[in-house]
Amino acid sequence: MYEGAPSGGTRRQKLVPRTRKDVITEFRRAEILHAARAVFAARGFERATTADIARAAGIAKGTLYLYYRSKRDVYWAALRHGLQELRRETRRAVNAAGSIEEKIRAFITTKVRYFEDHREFFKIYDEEFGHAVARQVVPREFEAVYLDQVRMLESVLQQAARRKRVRAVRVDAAAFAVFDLTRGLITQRLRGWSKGTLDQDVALVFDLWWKGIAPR
Amino acid sequence: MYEGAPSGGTRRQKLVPRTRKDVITEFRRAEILHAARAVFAARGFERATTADIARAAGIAKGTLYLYYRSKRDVYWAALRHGLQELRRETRRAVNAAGSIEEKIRAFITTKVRYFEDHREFFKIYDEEFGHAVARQVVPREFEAVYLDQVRMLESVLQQAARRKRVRAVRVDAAAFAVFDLTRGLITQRLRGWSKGTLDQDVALVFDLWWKGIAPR
Amino acid sequence: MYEGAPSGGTRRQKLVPRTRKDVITEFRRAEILHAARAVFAARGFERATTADIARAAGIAKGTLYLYYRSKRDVYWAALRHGLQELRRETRRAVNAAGSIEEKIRAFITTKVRYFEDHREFFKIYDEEFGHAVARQVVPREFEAVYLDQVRMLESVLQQAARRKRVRAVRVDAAAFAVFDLTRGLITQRLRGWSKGTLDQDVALVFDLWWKGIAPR
Amino acid sequence: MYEGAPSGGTRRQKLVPRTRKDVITEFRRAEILHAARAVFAARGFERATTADIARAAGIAKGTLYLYYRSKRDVYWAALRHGLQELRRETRRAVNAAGSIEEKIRAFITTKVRYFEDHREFFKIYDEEFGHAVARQVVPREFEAVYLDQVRMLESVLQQAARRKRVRAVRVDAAAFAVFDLTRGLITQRLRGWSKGTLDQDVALVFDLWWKGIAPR
DNA sequence: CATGAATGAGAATTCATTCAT
DNA sequence: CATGAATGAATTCTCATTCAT
Repeated sequence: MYEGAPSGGTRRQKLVPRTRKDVITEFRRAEILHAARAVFAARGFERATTADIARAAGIAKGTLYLYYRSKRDVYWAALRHGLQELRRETRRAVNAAGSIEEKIRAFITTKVRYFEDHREFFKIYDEEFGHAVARQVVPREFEAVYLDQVRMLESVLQQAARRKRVRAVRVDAAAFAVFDLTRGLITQRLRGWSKGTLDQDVALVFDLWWKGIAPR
Repeated sequence: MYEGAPSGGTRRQKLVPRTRKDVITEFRRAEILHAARAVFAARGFERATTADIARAAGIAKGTLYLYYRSKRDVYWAALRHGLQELRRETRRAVNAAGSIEEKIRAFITTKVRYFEDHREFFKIYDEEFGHAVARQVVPREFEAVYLDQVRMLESVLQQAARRKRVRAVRVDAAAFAVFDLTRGLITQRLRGWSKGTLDQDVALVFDLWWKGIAPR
Repeated sequence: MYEGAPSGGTRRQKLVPRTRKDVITEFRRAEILHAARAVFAARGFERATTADIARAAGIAKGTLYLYYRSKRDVYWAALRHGLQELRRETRRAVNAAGSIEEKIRAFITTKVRYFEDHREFFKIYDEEFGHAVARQVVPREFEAVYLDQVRMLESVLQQAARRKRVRAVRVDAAAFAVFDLTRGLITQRLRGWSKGTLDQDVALVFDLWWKGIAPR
Repeated sequence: MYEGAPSGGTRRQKLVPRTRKDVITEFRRAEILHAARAVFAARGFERATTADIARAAGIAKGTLYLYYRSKRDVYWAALRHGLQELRRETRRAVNAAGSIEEKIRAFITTKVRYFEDHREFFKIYDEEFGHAVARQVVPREFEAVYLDQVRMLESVLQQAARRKRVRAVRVDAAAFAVFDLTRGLITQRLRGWSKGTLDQDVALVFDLWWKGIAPR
């Protein structure tokens, strides 16, 4: 494990103050991750070479192996890093929003924006999401992260249900729906299939989810 | 072009009856495609080796190249084959259905069922769908097939809109929503995240899309 | 041995009259040889494929092996065939010529003309000649054929020397000189380095050589 | 371009002193070239494998590709290297010689000696020379090198002609004659067809040629 | 710590040869 | 006899990983 969970890291920091070495190490790791993300996104895991990553990171190939045990390891780290960042931003936005509608809109908007800002990362994220289907190699850890997003939505909907703000519908299905519609929206936008603004597109998706398409 | 369009094939059959060789050739191609689909699904394009495919097909490595020009070629053929089959089945089901609601339900049900029956193919399908994002290598042909599904939905919705059976909502957005919700449902079911029956799950998704989650 | 020496063949013919089968067999062999010569010349031994040869000969690949044991065998046969034809023509021309000068001129002219008429064969002939240097694979048989040409010249020169028509020079050296100058001339002409007519070029070469060995 | 022109190399050396890496690189390249020359000579281009060359050079297969882009590249480099060395030595010897006779003798002697010292290289040289006939793949570069030798001889003969030291004969024909007789002599000697000493053989050839072009 | 030259285990593809039809 | 589909050994080239400097 190259990157401890943030909370764990924070606690250790107090007991064992970081040496200069640690700082450099962490810096290098971040640099490599940044480079790796771009390279993996551009070429996919298999076609990306360690030489590519090293060059992009401005280090020698051998150096890579001082910070990560293998190419796969770099990949997992890059994926994990992005997922955590995405989760953090999404959580913050959802928490900051007031009403249920705003929370859902915040969820969608944040995710779409994150991936528009980190186009390359979407490739990695989505490819792995796809692989994850019935693939045993993917650590449970990642499945958890995906599901975590759904849970976040579920808890929002749970509250809404209690307050009768939504129909009596299964919250898990509704949560998955937000998740899937968001994913679809990202794909459409990144592929250039949409000409609307971010807000317009989010509004369309949210509105449909919120009201359905049946006439009143 | 290894697989002629079905209609063309049928017509040609009358003029130039298939020789025995043709039958064998077609049989071999089908065998290889079947094996390839399983191998590509299990390992992904890059990690699948021609040796794997040949072994799975019960032939020698060299034989592969009598029927397909390259590994990539086998892959495209497998992808194309599945897409065409899927499209055919979907079209038939949608056309057979009567009301708008039933057509949409038929679309969702057919797709989910197809992929439950051809689990391995979903991996290939979904992976390529993911790659397609911002990847220029993917032949326009395949993008067209994906969009074709959306168009199919759009034309159904267009009719519905004219008959005031649905709200005044952008049909393209509504069509994409069906598409994305369906994709999500397939993922959930293949991953074992759902315990409901196919009909129950489809009903949930359709219901939400149809009515939205807001209380009346 | 697929092709008996011509003389041996002739004699056997009287004792064992050719069956229809034999005729067909010989015909096929000749066809194959003709095709092989073109293919080997165009692509070289290694890059020529048995498929190429079969296609050029208008037969199936497997049929090739009914007439020749291996690709190498076809090659040797093609080489042998050409060499024998060349030798026959050269001998005839040299014998038909009267004076020593005319005999030498006939030798040069015949060879140059033969290779201009059978451009492709020169490639095979010359390549093998080159390979022969210090290569043990080449059957002695072929070395003999090359040397045979020199012997032919030597015997002409021997006569000339006895009649004092040439300087007291080593006949083997003079013979080799004719041989090498001829080879060089063929190369120049086939490469398009010469713009003269065949007779002009032969005259130039012969003249130089003749003055070189003529008595004072 | 793997080998800079010698003069350019010398000049650059003063401005940018070679690093240790450069030295090692050059050393490796030379090692590989040496090994390649032997292997290509022994087996010909097609039958020589990269594994052969690597083994002969005492390196791993992959290492080959750190120094040359492809098998073909190694081949060209080996050919170019030998050609340049040969040309250099020939030029030097011809320039150092005084009279016309001596210059021609120097040309012949140097070439024959070079190939006796680098037997393996003759195979490569001669094979390529043979291929060049009517083959378009061979870079103009190599044809130029062959013709360059003829030009060298022509300019010597041009001077001789002006001084009436030779008959009024076409200098190009005379030059080609030297070239071809030399090539033939090398072949004879490498094949073991000659028992004379180098000087005796050269004398024989030169004598014949000289009397052939000498003025009356 | 950092480097990058060296390694060698594969991977895709070709093609001479065989053999069932 | 003729065929050509099938075979699988062999070939070139790539690239993750190691390790001496």
